[in-house]
Amino acid sequence: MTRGTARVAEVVVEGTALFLDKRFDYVIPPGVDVSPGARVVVPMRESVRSGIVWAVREDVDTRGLRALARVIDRVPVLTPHQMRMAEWLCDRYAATLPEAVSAVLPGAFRVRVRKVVVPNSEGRVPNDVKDAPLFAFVADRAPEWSEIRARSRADERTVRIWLEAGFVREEIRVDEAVGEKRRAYLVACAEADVLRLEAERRRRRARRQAEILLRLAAEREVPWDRRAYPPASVTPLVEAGLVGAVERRAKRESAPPEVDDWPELTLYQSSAVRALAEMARGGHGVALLHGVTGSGKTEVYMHLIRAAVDEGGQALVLVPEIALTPQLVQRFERRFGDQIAVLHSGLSLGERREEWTRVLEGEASVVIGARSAVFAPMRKLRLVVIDEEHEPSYKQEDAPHYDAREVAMWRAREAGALVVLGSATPSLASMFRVERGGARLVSLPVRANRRPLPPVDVIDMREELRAGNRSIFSRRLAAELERTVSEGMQAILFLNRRGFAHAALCRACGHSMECPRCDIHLTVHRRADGHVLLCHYCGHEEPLVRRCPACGEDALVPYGLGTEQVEQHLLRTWPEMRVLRMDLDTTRRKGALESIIDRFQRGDADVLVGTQMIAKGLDFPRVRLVGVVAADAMLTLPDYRANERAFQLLTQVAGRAGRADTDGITLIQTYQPGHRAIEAAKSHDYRMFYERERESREFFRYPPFCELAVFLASHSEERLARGAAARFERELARSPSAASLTVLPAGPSGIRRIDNVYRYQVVMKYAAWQDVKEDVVRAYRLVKEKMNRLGGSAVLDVNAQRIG
DNA sequence: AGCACGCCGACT
DNA sequence: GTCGGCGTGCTC
Repeated sequence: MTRGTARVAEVVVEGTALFLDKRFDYVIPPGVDVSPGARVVVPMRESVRSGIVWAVREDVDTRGLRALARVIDRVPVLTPHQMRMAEWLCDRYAATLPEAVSAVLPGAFRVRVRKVVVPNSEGRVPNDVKDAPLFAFVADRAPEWSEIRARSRADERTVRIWLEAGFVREEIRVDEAVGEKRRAYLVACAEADVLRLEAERRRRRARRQAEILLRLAAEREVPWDRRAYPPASVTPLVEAGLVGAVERRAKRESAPPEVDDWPELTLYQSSAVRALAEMARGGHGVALLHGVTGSGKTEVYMHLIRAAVDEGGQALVLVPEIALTPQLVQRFERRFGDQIAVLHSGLSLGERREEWTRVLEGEASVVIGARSAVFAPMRKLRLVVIDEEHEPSYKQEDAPHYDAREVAMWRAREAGALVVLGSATPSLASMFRVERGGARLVSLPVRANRRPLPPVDVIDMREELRAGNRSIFSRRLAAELERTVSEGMQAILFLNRRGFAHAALCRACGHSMECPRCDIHLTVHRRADGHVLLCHYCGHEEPLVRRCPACGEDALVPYGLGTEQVEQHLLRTWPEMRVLRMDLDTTRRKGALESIIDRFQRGDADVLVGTQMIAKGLDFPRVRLVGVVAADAMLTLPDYRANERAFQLLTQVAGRAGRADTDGITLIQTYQPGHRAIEAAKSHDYRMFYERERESREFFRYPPFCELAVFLASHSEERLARGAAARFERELARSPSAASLTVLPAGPSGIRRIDNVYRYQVVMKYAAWQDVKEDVVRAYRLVKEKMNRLGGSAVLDVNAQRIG
């Protein structure tokens, strides 16, 4: 080190406040070793916070800088690549750096730091008797200053005097969210034949020792189970220099799983693999794998992954919601064994940290996970697969509002990796990318079982009514259900609405029961002791009574179908039918989802009733019939993507039928049989749907013909929320970017009030975020800061996937 | 976020 | 005169 210079750490300090969105400089005390990506503790005003060292530099002038309080990691927890990814998130999604870090680094690495007061070790005790209870409080609680102040201002003053006098001192406490799991291992310290020789010598005198030596000769390293190998047997071996005992991070020890065969690919699959592998060899690229439902996209992914891993690379597989696809994960595990790391929200913090560390240290070469797995710390990324790329769950709805598809493409470009977007119903955005030359289209036009896609018949429910059928099942659906079950096959009934009924309506005056805290009607749910009204937004619950609060008539009735009611109608019409229901309410409990899937797969039920979660890549070979009970529920969503979403759901749901060696059939019940999404799903005509939807998006100027951003201000006082949105709108109007921006008038969000908080929004359309971001972000920060002071909040969703 | 500073109204 | 309201600025 040059005389007069000091090492300075630029630290990103943890916290959500806007002022933290910069790097704070701290002097690195002499002799302390710390590198970028490591977690540290820093002083901030009177308190301490955790942070990440972003850079280290030499500086001559360190006046006014405070010193790092503590270094948590000797080895950084973030790779340089991940740090650049965080910086990119800030640029792309108007996130603050601490927000971006909290997305990139899993919660399992978060620490809680605090400054506490403890008695000084010298044991001097203040001799004022009336302060004894306070001193005892400090001694056994090791309180933070805020806790002392909570007792009284006087107590705080007293303790400050004690601090001056040396009776107490301050101490920094660092609590890891979860500790690293460590365990002891025995390792061989000599060649195998030496060990075997030594084992032979001890065979008589020390059988245990011989046993250990032989095992280590074969395996080189074993977890030290102290019951099987007591220290009395191990110590002599260690002293003889034959064996080492080490303690380090626990390796996952699962029995090598049963390994599946690699089935022969179909013609289409192998030509897709060839084309994609060819692309992969060329470095970075984007491919859209459009494969009809049941065409065996997963098999294609697995071949590409094997190729990437064989060449020493790593592969990342993103799935929409991993909890919903246990089948897929199992398939990957059976094919790739313990090369796989699985990342999802169902893991405990400890498990999550362990999987993450396995990736960081290069122990796992295949990562499979949901949205947040896109940040996994891979250093040799060669391939990214985004399965069901059309799914909205790839977009994170809260800050930092990232889209895992975009992050994946950024990463892949940096790493020179191939991105494969896979879907039976590609998003408009992805197909448009192909059209513009930004991605290459690879198709799997037929099913892997070589059978045709199941015929889709549309049933006009208006005619059912005219024919006098008032049941929720059309005559055709009822007949097909009976036939399917009597032939020992299975059926899936799909309805995109959970609960018993959509709403409670008064038949006398038309009043609909509303949530007292939200601007939304209440949903009817069944309980053991009757019906209740439930708010899906704030959780408010009240009993459903007959009397209408508006007109006083006894005329309140459940209105509009929900999955619970479908289940009930099935059981009333066919009491012997075995029915399972799969929706948010039946799968909330841990393990419930897997159990339902297992039972249906085993044939423990004839019919599975469910919401959209049954449409996500599940594979039930014995399903012959798929019935969409009421397609109308999804055709009327107030969103520009409603058509796209409806087409995708219908196609995906229809794709659950006839996946093995049986024919399948899909029936769609609707009051709007001519709807574009229904017609396209009926004819399995993605192309037609794409062309028509593309045309209307272009006409109304919606994505992919522009990008959307949504500013949302929330406050419990309506005029403040409204005012903030209006202010934001005004700021944009007089900004230099005004010409590049189309700003829709500020107004209430789709649901104006949730849990007594009012929400007002401003929707923006623009061609390129780069051109407008400076002014949009400036206006956003200005209003957000004001809003935070007033006790409200403001968020900006860049590249918003929904308005509302 | 939390806290200090500073500049105007209703009180001893 | 002053106690305290909350607008504004600052945190390495």
